[in-house]
Amino acid sequence: MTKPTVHDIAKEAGVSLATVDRVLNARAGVRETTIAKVQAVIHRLGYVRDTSAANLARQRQYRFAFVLPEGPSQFVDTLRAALKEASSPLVADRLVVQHVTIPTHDPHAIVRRLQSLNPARFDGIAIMAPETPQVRDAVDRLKEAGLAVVTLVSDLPNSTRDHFIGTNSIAAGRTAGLLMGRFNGGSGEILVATNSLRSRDSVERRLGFDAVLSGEFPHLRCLPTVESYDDPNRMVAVIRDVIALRPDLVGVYSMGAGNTQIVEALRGAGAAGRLSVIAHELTPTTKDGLRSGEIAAVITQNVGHLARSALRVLRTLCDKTPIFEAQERVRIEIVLRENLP
Amino acid sequence: MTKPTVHDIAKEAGVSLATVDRVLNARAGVRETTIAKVQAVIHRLGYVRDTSAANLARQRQYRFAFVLPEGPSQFVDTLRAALKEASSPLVADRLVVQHVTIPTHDPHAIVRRLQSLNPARFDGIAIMAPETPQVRDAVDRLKEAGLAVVTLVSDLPNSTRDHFIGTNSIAAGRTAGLLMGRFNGGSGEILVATNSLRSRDSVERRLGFDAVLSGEFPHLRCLPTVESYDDPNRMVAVIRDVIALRPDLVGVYSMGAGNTQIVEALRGAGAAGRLSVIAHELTPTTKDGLRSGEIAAVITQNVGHLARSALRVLRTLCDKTPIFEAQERVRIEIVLRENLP
DNA sequence: CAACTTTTGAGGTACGCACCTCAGAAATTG
DNA sequence: CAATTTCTGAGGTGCGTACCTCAAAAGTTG
Repeated sequence: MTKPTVHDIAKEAGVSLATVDRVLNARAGVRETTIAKVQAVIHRLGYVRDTSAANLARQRQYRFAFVLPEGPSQFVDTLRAALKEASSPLVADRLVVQHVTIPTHDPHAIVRRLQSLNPARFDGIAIMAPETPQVRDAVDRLKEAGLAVVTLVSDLPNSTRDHFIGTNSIAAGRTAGLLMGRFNGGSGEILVATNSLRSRDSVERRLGFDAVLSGEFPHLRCLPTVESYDDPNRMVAVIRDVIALRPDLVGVYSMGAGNTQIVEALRGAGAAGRLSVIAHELTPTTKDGLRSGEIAAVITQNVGHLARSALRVLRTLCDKTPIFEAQERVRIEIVLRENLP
Repeated sequence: MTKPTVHDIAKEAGVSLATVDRVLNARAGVRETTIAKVQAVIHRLGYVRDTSAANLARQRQYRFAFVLPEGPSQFVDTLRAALKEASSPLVADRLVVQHVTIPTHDPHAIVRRLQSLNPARFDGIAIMAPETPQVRDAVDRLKEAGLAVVTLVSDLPNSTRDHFIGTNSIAAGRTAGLLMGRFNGGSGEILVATNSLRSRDSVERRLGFDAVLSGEFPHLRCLPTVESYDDPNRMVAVIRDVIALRPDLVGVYSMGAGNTQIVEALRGAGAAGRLSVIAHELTPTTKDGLRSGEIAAVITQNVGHLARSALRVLRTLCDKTPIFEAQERVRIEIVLRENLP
């Protein structure tokens, strides 16, 4: 009992190869009754299209654009590397990928960059961009132009994007909160820091973090969020001050970028290792922090998985085949010193 | 600039298609100098074989056997389901998979079962089996017969298997130890339980757990390992006794199967939620335990990843192409209530 | 029933590669 | 130098599918 082919179906249904082909590819010119007949046979024989043969015959090319913020960001760098790796011709066939960088904080420039992409030259696009109405509209326009669109890492919830590949920020914040609570049995204060509260991710993480902490660990008090506005010096200075002025400080939750500065400031204040530091995203800095004990835990997502998932989803969207949801769900991972990958 | 094909290479190297084919597939009958010339062109043009076209032409079939212990085990059940899902024709082409079950604790029966497999009917085998000299030898014989062999979940370190797909048990134990230490700031006693210390995994987990606890958290004292020998009643009884007799108990580390009984016993003793319970493997029981707060953390590995990785590695072993190590490394995951997948 | 439209069939070519044969060229040997 | 042996080229077929054309069959309409 070998795998059925289109020939088997044609023979079995008593029609020609051409008709089977028309049914399979939903082309016009087949009577309803014949379609039903052919599909019955397809179902009965358990025929599944050989996608590699189909792609070969069709000379299929998947032309994708990856739109990522420009540096410097260790996280984006690792993500970019993962995307490059996952789209290398050695592991993925028939892929033509273009990498596009966008300015981090200028919505209009982002929109211009997106508009400069010729939709006819792409089949799909994966985009990581801050949520603004302008960006959302630009994404919607790409979708209207017929591209498959997935958002990466941070979502654009009210856009028409097909899929979001990333983790739930509220749940990530809740996870950080639960860890912080479990790590600190006694009472004390928690410093929460980020580079910017303008990003939806930071706001949501804080939301989740606070919800768990106030609900389950009332003995821990959260200080107002400290923002660095991407200014390294400011971050170092603020943290130094907080440590000096707050003797009850037992933990630090770093929600955004700038972990290098936070670790540096803690080290400078002699507080490294004494406080429970929880940060996001596995990068060279946070890995070092875990190894040295200066960071207690890192909440992260597997960038390799993120990259491969984006590619798989874009491909299946182009193929209009069903998405294997279980495989695409990106997990919120907790990394300690002992389970560093 | 399109993707180079064998034709391009033939033209560029000034040889015929047949010669290119001989070089590519390492067939005999080509002079060394010609081989070098062709390979230089291959390298220069950046040719990569179109594996799907190649497989199509070759009528390649990957015939794999998955050898797993027979039930009842929630973990093996979820793994089996993941394997089925990952090898469904919808997601993986040219795969013919046979599932084989082996008795859990009878090495000779396992060996008989392995010997009954006709090596000529398979290209590769993934096996999860307890480590004994007999099993190791049987695996070596399959390897000698020309099969690709990977061990799954628990390794057979001194066998000739090609690859191990799973996590490092010592590191998993260390991770559990670190979590247990961080979760318990004050002093107290830790109960360590497993169904059997005869399995290498349990021994290694205990090793890692103890190393971290004694090294970094000397205020926590580990009690001797409690073994249930797969007897549910025994487990319930022992735990009940320990809880009654040990008022200083602050944590429970469950290294093996039998989490259902452990949770049940804790609940019966009114200790559920008061103790830090750390268990292994995400199953219906441990998920419920996390949700209810009766289990504080679960150390696990992503069975979906495990399954897909096993398939990928077996395939690349058959193709004799390089393995993409980064993708195949199975991570030790930490799951709390808030990051349940 | 003729004139028409819609369906269907037969057949071809192509995709990129594997694998085969056979004849002839080139290199090696005696 | 001839006789061998070793390489190489030309050509073919097949894998399962896509997509095309043209003619013939079936169905519909007035």
